[in-house]
Amino acid sequence: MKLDRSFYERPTLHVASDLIGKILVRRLNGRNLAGRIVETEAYVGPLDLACHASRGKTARTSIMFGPPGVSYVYMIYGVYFCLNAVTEAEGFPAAVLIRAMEPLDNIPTMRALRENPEKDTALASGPGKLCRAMSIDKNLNAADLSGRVLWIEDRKIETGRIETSPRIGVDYAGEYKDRPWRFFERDNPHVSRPR
DNA sequence: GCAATGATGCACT
DNA sequence: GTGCATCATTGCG
Repeated sequence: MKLDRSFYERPTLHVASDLIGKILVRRLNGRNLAGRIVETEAYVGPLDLACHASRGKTARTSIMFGPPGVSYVYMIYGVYFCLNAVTEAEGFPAAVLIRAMEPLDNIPTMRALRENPEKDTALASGPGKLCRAMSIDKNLNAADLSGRVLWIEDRKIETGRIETSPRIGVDYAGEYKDRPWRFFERDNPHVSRPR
């Protein structure tokens, strides 16, 4: 069943941890591309210097100030997109970055979107790769995560042990750079490699 | 193997 | 004009 707004309207660290093992689904051309989320990162409000919203409300970050259960998609390095789920009560700007996924349904379509990498563990083992495999771009910014195009559901699949680590690529975030706000399933080969 | 690097759009200063 | 919540490729040896 689809997760609804109440799932996201909670402390961001809880949402980030609880998203591990949930199923991300993208409806594309009459097919459902789906995968099991195995890695996330929490970006927690105005004080977290790694959170885009810590610089205030702008055109890009305004979505994080809105209601939870909505997507926040942005372009990075001019090449890739990153998918987030907006969390917490309206007015508190926070989100969870979906960093990696274990492909489940319609894998051949995802392989084609990724231009046929050698190994399935390379299909969605990173935020940019995941968006490419799921055909997620700027058009899906501000999408309702309980909607008909993009959603996250619970299939009651057993989840492995969850580990934490500092977030990746946020060395600029001062005292916040070492917060253990990255969550991933232990021993899962679809987790992104540390850079 | 691994470190270094280029690609490249765009939000924000 | 600057710098990025990345990734694939190069070039070393």
